[in-house]
Amino acid sequence: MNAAEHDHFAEKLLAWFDAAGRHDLPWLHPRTPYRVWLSEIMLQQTQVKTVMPYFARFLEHFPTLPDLAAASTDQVMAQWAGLGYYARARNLHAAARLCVQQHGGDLPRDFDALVALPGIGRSTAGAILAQAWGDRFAILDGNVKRVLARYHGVAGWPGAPAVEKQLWQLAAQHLPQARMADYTQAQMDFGATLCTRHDPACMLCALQDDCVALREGRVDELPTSKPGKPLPERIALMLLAENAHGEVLLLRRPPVGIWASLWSLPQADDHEQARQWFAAHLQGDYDQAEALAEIPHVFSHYRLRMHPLRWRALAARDAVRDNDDLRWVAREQLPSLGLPAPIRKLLSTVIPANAGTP
DNA sequence: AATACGGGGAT
DNA sequence: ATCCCAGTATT
Repeated sequence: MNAAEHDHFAEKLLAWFDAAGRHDLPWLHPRTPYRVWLSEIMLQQTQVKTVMPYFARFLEHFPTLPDLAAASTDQVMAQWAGLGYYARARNLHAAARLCVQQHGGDLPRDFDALVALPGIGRSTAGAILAQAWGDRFAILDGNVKRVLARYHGVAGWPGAPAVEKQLWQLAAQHLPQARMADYTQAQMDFGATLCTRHDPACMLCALQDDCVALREGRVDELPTSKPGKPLPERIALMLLAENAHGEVLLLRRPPVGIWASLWSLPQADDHEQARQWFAAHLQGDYDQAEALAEIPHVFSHYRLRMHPLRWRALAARDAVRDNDDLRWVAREQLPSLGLPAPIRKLLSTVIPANAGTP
């Protein structure tokens, strides 16, 4: 494809969008840089339906970029809790503060300056510039990868660098001269609602005449799926200590690794490690622990088998007081903390809503 | 180039 | 049970 005037990809896609696209998505009204940015971050590896309530709630708490910058980490994490990929929230918060320090409280209208902000890569930077300002930048998210792999008949897993490079090139080649904001939204909407992974609506497709995969009967095998591998398994002992008031001892996880900086239960790899932690922080008999039923949880990269150990009416050692990283928390306070979903599940299983208080 | 990072939905 | 999703950062 060397002559832009013979490439009807963008114009057909825009025509489809005008007629059948979703025009009621919340980040479209109004389509401001801050709202576009927030939506793009929340939508990374996360479906529209999941994002919707978080997007609305987040904006109620932090209506503007400077509001977000001024908030505390705990306030931000509380609004993100449950969405997953928590580095996104920490990066979003850090980036907001950088924007206040370096860009007058606004997102910069500059590709390199955007990519320099934490949490914004090539695709998100392009998405922000195109949707907020109409600037001419390509995006390459999962939807665009799928659409282009089919349209051009590109084989190979799109996560492979060579394939991804080719897809970026194709994405750049289709860029229209106008309506970049709508075009960018249209590509993602098209992939999410029509050119779906399973059962795409090829009969209704605006691009069916030029789609290589459809012509060659390869729609169901493109894009090539990721080579699979068995999930490794890990076991964790979850220490559930309750004091005489029925409060639960929570600790703040380290700033790096899984569930970084979120509140969770003390955790150990084995009983020796658990006993050691218990002795250092609590008074009582470790062996009085009640072993509760295993709670399995599957992450994208490993399977976690949580084994809760419960003690009641415990006291902390005198040297251990409430501090920034270790707290007794009443059950009513749990929802306001940024607890990871599996921990919430564990707690709700172990501590029914009607137990503990008269 | 490979891995870490969550949670929810679809098949 | 397995795969996938409006990706980015780290190693």
